[in-house]
Amino acid sequence: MISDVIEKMLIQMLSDEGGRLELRRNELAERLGCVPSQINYVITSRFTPERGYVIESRRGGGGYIRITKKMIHNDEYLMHLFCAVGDEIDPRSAALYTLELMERGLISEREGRMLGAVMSVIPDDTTRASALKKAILAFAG
Amino acid sequence: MISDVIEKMLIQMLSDEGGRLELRRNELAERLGCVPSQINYVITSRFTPERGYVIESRRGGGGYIRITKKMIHNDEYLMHLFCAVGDEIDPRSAALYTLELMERGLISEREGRMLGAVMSVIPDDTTRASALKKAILAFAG
DNA sequence: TTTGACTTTGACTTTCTTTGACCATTGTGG
DNA sequence: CCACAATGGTCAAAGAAAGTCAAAGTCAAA
Repeated sequence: MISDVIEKMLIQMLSDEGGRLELRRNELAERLGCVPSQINYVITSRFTPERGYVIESRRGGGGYIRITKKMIHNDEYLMHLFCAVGDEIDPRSAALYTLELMERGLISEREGRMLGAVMSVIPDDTTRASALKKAILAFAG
Repeated sequence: MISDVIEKMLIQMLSDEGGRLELRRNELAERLGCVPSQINYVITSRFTPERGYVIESRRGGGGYIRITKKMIHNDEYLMHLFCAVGDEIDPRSAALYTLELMERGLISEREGRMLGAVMSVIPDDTTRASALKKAILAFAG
């Protein structure tokens, strides 16, 4: 799947550049052999604010797309996460948050698996939100 | 019976791959000469959490079904506990089980706190039972 | 023979990806 | 200031999987 290739490439470039990357959409698309809008698709579906990415761009001559991996501190992230969960959360977002917690090293892989597994079983968004927030409190507090 | 054939084939593939298998539903169905949903039937009826299997999947282009066999049998007590949970469990018993897991050193205190917190939020005994069993599987991995 | 558990099938749904036509913004040369 | 070229953005349609569900089939036990 071309989207995965693009994602991996961007992540690689991003780490090479130390967390901030500027690219030309058309040129990259050309190089990868895909339509330019595919780049947008990858960015909107994978380099989301939820995962800590900030996207800026400019059109016209000398245009660019800039991807920045935001490095906010863990306790700050927890605060942010807690608010972001809110009163309801769908399974997909819950899974993404769990992944993010793992990637930040705030929970272990085991804990992530456990949390993810439990979330996936809870049938409604409200209970899932409560559960996730309780879990956050349990390891943060 | 085609379902048995599929089951045996999946088990074989799984052991070949060392406990983790990724497959394309449509391709496999084609190869076996059955409708794709038959694969789902086999998976839901035989590769259940009760038997230590975890199923993940993804739709769309590049989609897959992943089957992972958890080696819960390595641990006598986990196995016992897993069976003891059954289809329903009340909050009190769930808490006791969690405590027991901690005391036996099978999960950390943090993990115990998280699990306990999540359990306490789940409102019905059936969901709680699924959640606890899924969690145990996650720990067994 | 009826019943009920287990299987088989296929129509319909949901999710994720790819593509392309058309739109919006910016810089530049007249 | 204006026209135009060079970018990037949007959106909807088509494509590619997998999921769901209910109807129909099978078969053994009561």
